[in-house]
Amino acid sequence: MTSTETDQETLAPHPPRSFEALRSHVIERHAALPKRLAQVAKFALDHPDEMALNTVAELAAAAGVQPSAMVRFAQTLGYSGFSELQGVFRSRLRDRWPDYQERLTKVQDETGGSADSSSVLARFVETSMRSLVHLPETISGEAFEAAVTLLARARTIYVLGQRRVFPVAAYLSYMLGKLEMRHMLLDNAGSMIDIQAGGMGPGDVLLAVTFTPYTPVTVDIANQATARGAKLVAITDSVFSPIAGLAHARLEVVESDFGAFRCLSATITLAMGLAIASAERRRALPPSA
Amino acid sequence: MTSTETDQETLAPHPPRSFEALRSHVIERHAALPKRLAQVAKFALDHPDEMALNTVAELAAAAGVQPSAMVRFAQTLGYSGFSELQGVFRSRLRDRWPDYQERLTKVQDETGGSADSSSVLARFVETSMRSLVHLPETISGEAFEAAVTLLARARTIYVLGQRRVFPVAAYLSYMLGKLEMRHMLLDNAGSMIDIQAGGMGPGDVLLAVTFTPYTPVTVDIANQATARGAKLVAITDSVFSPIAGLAHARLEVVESDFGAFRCLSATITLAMGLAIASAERRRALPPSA
DNA sequence: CTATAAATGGAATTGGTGTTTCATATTCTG
DNA sequence: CAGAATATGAAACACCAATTCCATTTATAG
Repeated sequence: MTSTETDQETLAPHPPRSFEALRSHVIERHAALPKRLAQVAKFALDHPDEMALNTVAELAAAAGVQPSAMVRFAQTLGYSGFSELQGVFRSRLRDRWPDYQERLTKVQDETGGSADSSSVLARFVETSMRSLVHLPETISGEAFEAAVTLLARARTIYVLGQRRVFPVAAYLSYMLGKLEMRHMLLDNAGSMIDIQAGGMGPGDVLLAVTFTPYTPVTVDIANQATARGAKLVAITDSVFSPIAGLAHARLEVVESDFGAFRCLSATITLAMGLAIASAERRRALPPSA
Repeated sequence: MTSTETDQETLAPHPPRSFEALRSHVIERHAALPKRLAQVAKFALDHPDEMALNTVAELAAAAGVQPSAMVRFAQTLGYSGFSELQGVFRSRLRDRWPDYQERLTKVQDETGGSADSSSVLARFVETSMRSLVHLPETISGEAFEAAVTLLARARTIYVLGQRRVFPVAAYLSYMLGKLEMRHMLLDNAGSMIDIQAGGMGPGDVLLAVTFTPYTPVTVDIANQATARGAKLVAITDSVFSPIAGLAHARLEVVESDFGAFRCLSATITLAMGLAIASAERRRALPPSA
């Protein structure tokens, strides 16, 4: 018994002490690892911060494995146990600490000046965050509440967003599908949006997204929707938006511009919140025919 | 006896949640604190990293006090115990962009009270911001640079992202069009993605986005692209992504999850930065035939 | 100077953590 | 397809950390 243990331990005599060494070592051996251990390996490299700060139980739950699998993973790598492995992740956190400030000042310096590629990214992050910070301020609780109520009670939700905001509509469609809410994405494929929107009527809701310059087809369909007795939930950028007046619930998003381009982060986030809040609300409602 | 305890507890109903708030609160009360507690306070503010990572016993020894003094210090501040206090130091280490940590906790505070639908939104905002904060860390300057270079030199950029990340691909397509960069969106309309991707060859770049679970068709097309001599720029969520190995430039994004749903804010922001940086780079290049 | 309250040190306790074990499931191999 | 080897899940275990308790010391008020 003792001899076998000794044999096993000699398989990995040098567990990596630095995170970088650990990282490359794991990447190298990843393919040869058993399924569950590979799962742990992937999680560990994808979430190094969590690995440093959380407990085995929490990490195991997050990675979708048993606590014992975490320990086994550490031991396979040659560590005495999980704690020793975690030490590597913790020292990484200590070591990496100083360079955040460096980055921050670098960003600040280059904000005004010319565009080195990576600073472009940093400025976008900055812009996106500004939009997000202001999102809860611009969206009133009542408006959000009203929108959620309408969507939760809708028979079918028609999702509409063209050109610049089409990604938002596409994402809404994906989420509503996953949430098992009946909906239809009006993507205007084959210029058949009138056909796609043909079924709208009382009991339905049109969830329309539009920003300046307001795509005409979006405004048209919104008008048709209200004319046919469907409710309109509008995500737009101004009270003067051509569909603002028609809307039964209006959500105003102010996205910060970056040059000629407008970020979509806040809008996407709002869409996500809207979809999930509506699904939750619907679950709470009495099931209607 | 019981009454006195109750009185003491009501003294600090709101223990600070953010490190900055904690810091100023401690500085303010420092003079009024008993000797040993003041000693702990000084140590805590002087060694925030240690406070986040070490155990009570180790910290007490390092500070030259008893373990119980550490616990008392935390309780004096209004926390239930040392662990809760340590949580503040740990979150500081997690979100190591101090400026934004303030904003995050601000959102948290506003959320804390009500549990209505609008708090759902606030939680999404928080999740999105967390992703954004970490974006510049996970994207190395070299990787971004490499991706930009490839895209700037591409004859045609093929844009690919299915299902959950299709919105990202759609947005990339919109921006690349506005930036007058020749590209093709592989949206798989009519299940004709093989036809759409038929033209890929040397000189072209496939910009592929894929997250867990990796949509098979995305992996297929990525393989085809490299086989035909096109370059591959991958936006993915792990080094173990099935297309990570093939990629000539790999950008890893770690999006924070919110329940079963993954935010797209960071990915969208990265896409935006990538598109614009590439366009700028191309303008700086000598015009090739 | 005495009496009272607060603060402190050190040990006992409790809860939760990492670890180990073992039965079961799965994957190789002949 | 059978049998062996390996991998996995779930629970039991042992230990250590955080917390509490209480006796002792130190400060404060009368």
